[in-house]
Amino acid sequence: MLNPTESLATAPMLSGSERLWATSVVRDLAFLLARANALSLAQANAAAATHGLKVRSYTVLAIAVSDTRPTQRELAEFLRLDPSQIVALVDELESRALVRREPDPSDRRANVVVATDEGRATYASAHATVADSERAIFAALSAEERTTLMEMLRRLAGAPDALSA
Amino acid sequence: MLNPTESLATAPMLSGSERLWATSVVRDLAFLLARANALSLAQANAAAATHGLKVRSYTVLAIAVSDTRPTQRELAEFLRLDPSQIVALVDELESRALVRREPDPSDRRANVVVATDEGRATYASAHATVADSERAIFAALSAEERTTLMEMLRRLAGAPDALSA
DNA sequence: TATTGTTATACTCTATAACTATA
DNA sequence: TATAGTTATAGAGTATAACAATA
Repeated sequence: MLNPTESLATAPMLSGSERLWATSVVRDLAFLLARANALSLAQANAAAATHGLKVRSYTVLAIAVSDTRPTQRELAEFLRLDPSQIVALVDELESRALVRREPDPSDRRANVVVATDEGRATYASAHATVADSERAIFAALSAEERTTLMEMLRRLAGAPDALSA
Repeated sequence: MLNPTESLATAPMLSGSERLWATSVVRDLAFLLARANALSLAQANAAAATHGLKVRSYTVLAIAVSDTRPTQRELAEFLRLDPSQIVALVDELESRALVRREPDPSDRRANVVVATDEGRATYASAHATVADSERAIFAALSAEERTTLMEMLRRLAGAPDALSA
């Protein structure tokens, strides 16, 4: 009845379960990563929902807006989703006229996903909302710490070596 | 057909999707957090599966082993799961005689979850496997960086202030 | 009247296989 | 023969509501 998506900031300082922080799991990086991610994800989903999006569709839209003209296969590989899930995501965005499928000139089997003008507009406002809501969560860290965290996560996430600011 | 759980280390340096790292999403802390977590989770699940566990059940078992004698309600609160999900997790662990439900003396409505001897043994070997597999993932960071990361994640995960080593 | 554990149910997400059209 | 996109389906995970026993 109170689930991950709900009442995060509103929680009144969780009663008796707080003592479980004395447990060994909380010294486990994977556990903390999962927990931090759950909080961040819930926040991001709530923010994206304001614009009729979920993090998944928001992310696909963000990539479409970037003008990298990814094929669905590339999206699947990059987001580590099955190609069939990309179909559903692109279907949904396309039905709302936020993206278009264009035939890849160099391979007639492949579709390239591009944002429409409306998609760009939606992304712009969604991005503002999402970024804003994340600031609230990552405010637990200083600007310098956030930079350090990003650099570490990039390595854990398997990003290629170039740093990018 | 290639999904998160599969072929992580085995992946042959992902072909054309690598260029999508030039996209703006990869400068998004939440995105990187989600991606790092997906990798870590897949690894941990694979390791736990060796002992017939998933991260969820492994975590519950870890807490049971800690002798903090949590009620199911406390587990639900701490793990941010619905109480009904805890029922299923404890049912499964109890059917395998890894944990026991004991009546809480101070509240006859509540059950307290405790590990059996077999549960302790299973946890010990599962913990070794899981910790080992995680070392592989977090090897991308130095020991010092791992400490820094843990401290940051603890704050993001909403841990109480005391540091704990 | 509120809370703990439980059951039931609907819904979303994830995983897998098979088909088509191109290469 | 292999690959891109698609469809279908089954299973796991998540969300919600209601009930019995106890507070």
